Amino acid sequence: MKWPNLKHLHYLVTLHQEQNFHKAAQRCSVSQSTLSTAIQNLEDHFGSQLLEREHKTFVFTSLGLDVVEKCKVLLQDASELVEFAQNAGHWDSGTVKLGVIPTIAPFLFEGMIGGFKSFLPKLTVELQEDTTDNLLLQLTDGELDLLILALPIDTPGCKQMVLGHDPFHLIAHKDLAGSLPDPLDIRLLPKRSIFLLQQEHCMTGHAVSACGLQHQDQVSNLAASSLYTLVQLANSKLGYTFLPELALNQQIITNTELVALPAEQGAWREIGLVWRAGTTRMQLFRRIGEIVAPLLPLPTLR
Amino acid sequence: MKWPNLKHLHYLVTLHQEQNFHKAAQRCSVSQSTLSTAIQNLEDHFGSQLLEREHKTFVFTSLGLDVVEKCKVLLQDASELVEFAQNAGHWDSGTVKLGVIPTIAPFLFEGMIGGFKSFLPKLTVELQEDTTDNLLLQLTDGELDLLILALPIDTPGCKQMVLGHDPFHLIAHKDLAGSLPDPLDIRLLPKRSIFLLQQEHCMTGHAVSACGLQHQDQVSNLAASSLYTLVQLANSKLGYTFLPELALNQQIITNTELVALPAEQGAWREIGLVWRAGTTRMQLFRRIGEIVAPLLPLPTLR
DNA sequence: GCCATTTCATAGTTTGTTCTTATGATTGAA
DNA sequence: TTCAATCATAAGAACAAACTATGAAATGGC
Repeated sequence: MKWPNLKHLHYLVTLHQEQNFHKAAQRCSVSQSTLSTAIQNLEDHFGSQLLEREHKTFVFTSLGLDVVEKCKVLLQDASELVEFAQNAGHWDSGTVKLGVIPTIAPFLFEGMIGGFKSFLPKLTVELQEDTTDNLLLQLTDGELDLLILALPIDTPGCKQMVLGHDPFHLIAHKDLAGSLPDPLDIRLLPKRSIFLLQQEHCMTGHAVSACGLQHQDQVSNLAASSLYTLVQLANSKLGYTFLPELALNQQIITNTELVALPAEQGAWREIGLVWRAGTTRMQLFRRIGEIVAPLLPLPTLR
Repeated sequence: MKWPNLKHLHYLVTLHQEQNFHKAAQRCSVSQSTLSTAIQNLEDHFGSQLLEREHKTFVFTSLGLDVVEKCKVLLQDASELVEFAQNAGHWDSGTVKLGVIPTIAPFLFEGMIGGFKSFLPKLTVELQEDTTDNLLLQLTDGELDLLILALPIDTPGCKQMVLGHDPFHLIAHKDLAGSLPDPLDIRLLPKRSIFLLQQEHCMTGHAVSACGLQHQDQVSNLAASSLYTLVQLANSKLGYTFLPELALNQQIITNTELVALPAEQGAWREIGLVWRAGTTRMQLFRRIGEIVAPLLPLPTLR
C-alpha cells in the first residue's frame, strides 16, 4: 500500500475551492508549479484523471469531485487525530472554531468569552460571525467545528442540541404603543408597518412563522441588515418591529423611545448548538452548551 | 497545519500489533531504525508521549493506545479513498477481503468463486476462513471488508444483510434411525448421545438454541472441531449429530451409512453478510449478496 | 490583428525528508 | 563472562518535494 501524502490531498481540496491553480497555491503557501505537479502526481498515483484539462483551463471530472469530497472527510479526521494527540487526550483543551449568527452573536459574545475563560480555561475559542447558510457550509467543510444557530433548521449530516428559548417581542415607539389594538393582534396593524431583516437572516423566517405573519400585508418591503437598524427604524416612528428577548436583555433599546410588548404565546425561536455528526469532541461541545445555556433568556411562564 | 505522514502512522499501528520494533519494521519492509525514528518524530510532532520506554523495552501510553485506534480508522478511510480513486469510481472492481466461518466456507467456496468469476469478473476476492469472533475483530480493524456469518449474532458498528436460511437436520446411522422416537423428540434421545462442535464455533450455539437443547443432558461432552469429525462420529454409531442443510447439499454424508432427518420446525440458522457501517462499497456488497444467496438451501415449506 | 495578461505545464536545480548501514548501550539468559 | 535480544543514535545515501524560470495557449482590450 502506497499511502498518499495528506498535504497533497489538501492541495487538491484547495484547488477545488479556488478553481484556480495560482490562488490555490497561494493559499497553501507554495508555488503554482508545486501544486500543479502535486496534482499530476496524485493522478499518476490513482491511475485516473481528476481534472479535465483543455487549453490552460480545467474542470474537475466527476471522479475528481467525488475524490475531493472524500478528501475533505479524510483531512478533517486527520486533523482531529492530530488535535487529539497534541492535546494529549485532554478533551477540554485545544481550539474550537465556533460560528454564531449575527442575530445572536453580539448579545452572547461577552458572556461566552467570560464563561469559557472561567470554566474551560485551557480551551482556545475562535469566534466567527456569519449567516446560517454560510456557517453550515463551513461546518461541513471542517472550517468550523461548532455553531450556535436559531432553530428549527434542517442540518443534514449534523447533530443539534437545543440550549434554550428566545421569545420575540413586538417593539413600538412609546407614542404609538398606546394606539395598538388590545389584545394585541398583529393582523390589525397598518400595511407595510412591520420591519424585518433581509431574507438571508434566518430570524426573519422564524419571526414570520412564530408570529403568524405568512401572507400578511403588514410586513414592510424595506429589509434591514441588522437589529440595530430595526431599532433605529422603530425609534423614528416609521413602524414596528420584532426583537428577540436575548437582544432586549442586552439593553438594545435602552436610550431609545421604544417599548417592548410580549408577542403572542408561542412566538419564539429556539437557540441551539450544531456540530458534525461523527465528531469526536461531543464531551467538549456538551460542556460548551452548559456554559452558553444560562446566558439565554429564562423561560417565562405566561 | 502540518499533516502527519500516513506511512508513519501505519508504522505506529504495526508496532502496536507486533509489540516489537524489529518485527514491526520487517512487516513494513523498513529497517528497525527507520521505524524507531519515525515513532519519535510522531511524538515530537504531537508533542506528547506515545510510548513509555524503559530499559530497551516499552509499553504504549494510554494516549498512545487511543492514537493507535484513531490511526486504524484513519488509515482504513485513506485506503478506501485510494481504492476508490484507483478503480476510477467503478464500484465493481478492486479487491474485497472476504471472511467466512468454517461451518459455511467449504460448502460455499466453489459456488462463490464461480459466481464471482461470471458476474463480477473485474473483482478480486481474497477469501479467509476463521471463527466468527476472529473475523469480526479483523473486520473492524479493516483487515477484512466483508464477512459471511451465521446469524443471529451481535455485530456492533456493523451492518447485516440476511441472505437465506439453513435448516438443521438430525443425522443418524441408518441402523439407529429406525429406533428413533416418532414423532422425533430430541429429549427422548439417550444421555450424551448428541455430538456438537467446540464452543468457539457459533454453529454450536445456533444448533442448541434452534433445536431447544438448552440445559439438556443429551449433548455429549466430546466437542468436535469440524463437521467432518461429526460425520465420522455419527457414522461410527457412537451417537447423533446435527448438520446444516448447506453441508448436506454438498454431499457431506454421501458414501456414509448416515441418514438425515428433518429437525423440528424452526430449527435453522440464518446466513448473512456483515460489513462495517459506513463503508462506501454497499453497492458491491449487495451484488455479492445476490450472487451468494442462490447458493444457499431453498426454503422448503413444511 | 496585435500585444498584454491570465493561466496551467515543464525543466533544471535546490532543499529537505526519509531511509539505510553501522554502531552503541542496556538487559537477561546461558 | 559472553551471547543474543532489544531499542536508540549518527552519518551519509537515496528519494521526494519544493522553488525559479520559462513555455505555450487562450482571452481581452485597443
